[in-house]
Amino acid sequence: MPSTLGFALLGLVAREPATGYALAARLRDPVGYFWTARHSQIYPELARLEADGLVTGEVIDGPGPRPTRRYEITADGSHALATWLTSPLKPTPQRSEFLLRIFCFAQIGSPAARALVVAERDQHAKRLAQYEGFRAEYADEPAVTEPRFGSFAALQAGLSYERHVVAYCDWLLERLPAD
Amino acid sequence: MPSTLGFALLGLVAREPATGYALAARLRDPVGYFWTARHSQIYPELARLEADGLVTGEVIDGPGPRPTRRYEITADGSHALATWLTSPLKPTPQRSEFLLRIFCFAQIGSPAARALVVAERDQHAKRLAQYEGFRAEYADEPAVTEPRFGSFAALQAGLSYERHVVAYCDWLLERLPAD
DNA sequence: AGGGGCATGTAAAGAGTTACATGATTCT
DNA sequence: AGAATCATGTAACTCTTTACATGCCCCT
Repeated sequence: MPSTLGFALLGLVAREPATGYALAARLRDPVGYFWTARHSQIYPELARLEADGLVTGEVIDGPGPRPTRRYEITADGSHALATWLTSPLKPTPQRSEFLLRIFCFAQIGSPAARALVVAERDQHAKRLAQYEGFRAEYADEPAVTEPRFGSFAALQAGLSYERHVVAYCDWLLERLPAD
Repeated sequence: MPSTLGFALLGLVAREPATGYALAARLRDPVGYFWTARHSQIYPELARLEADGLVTGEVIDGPGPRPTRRYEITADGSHALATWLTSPLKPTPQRSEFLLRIFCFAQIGSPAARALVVAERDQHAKRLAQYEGFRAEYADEPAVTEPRFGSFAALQAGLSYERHVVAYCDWLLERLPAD
């Protein structure tokens, strides 16, 4: 059985055929999506998926200097994806180095803590603005029946998450004495 | 330099000396805290911290059947922790298998998707209730100057996060047709 | 008598990051 | 001329999970 990354790739390839490079670009940072991976992890995983018959690779000419491989999902791949999607889900462990540091607040000292929180807030505010830009591209909310609904729902999760982080940073900043 | 887990342990031991077992219990699930690890990762890491002179271990009698080691932070450890706390923070990659599945919504089918979302909501509602219980233990909000502020602030993050997830699941459920 | 908590470790496998390696095309 | 993008791979290392291993004490 493929790893979670394998299913992430399968899910992307199920929407439309893609090259390893395109998938790597998609998973480079978590923009509008909730899994990240580097190309060094992706290429071997695609090879494994192909060896398992879940995708087929076909060499095509690309815009780049060398031929590239476009992967398509197979019937077996669709089936494996569907099975995984309805299998029991165990919670993904949530780790946050930021909150680890907040937890150690007593050891930091207020000015440094403020800097930490401001930096975190900036980063998430930037991400939020980016998501809001994506949201603006939807003229109206896609219905559940449309294929775009999945992307839209994931985007909504991103918006909600970033808003929560920014609001939490503001909550902290209200309590931290200004310099 | 210790790993992030090393600093997490250092941060806990800085508050009060603890045994490996107690630290493992604390990091077993992310309740009120934002890093998890198993005992198989913790014991070797504690040994490394001791070898680096960041903690000292002392054999004591415990409630258990065999003697246990209580670790205390050293001056070097405090210094290493303080340095880490103010070092530049890079974003922890956020991964969520749940959102990965939501993203693949078109491949699931509504009844299965509903089940998935309901299960996720239940889990997070349960966690939220637990956090609200912890929150109720604080008679009033600790001031920034109090040592408890770090724990309280981390708990606040947990409350905010779980509320966001539950609200997001409700947002989804409003859109998913009932069976 | 059996199950759960106390208590600490090692081993092996899997997942993820960083670095090494190559080289053409396109834009500024 | 130099930088960015296209394009794919391997190698080494670190981090995390799962499984193996042991054994006493307390509660029901």
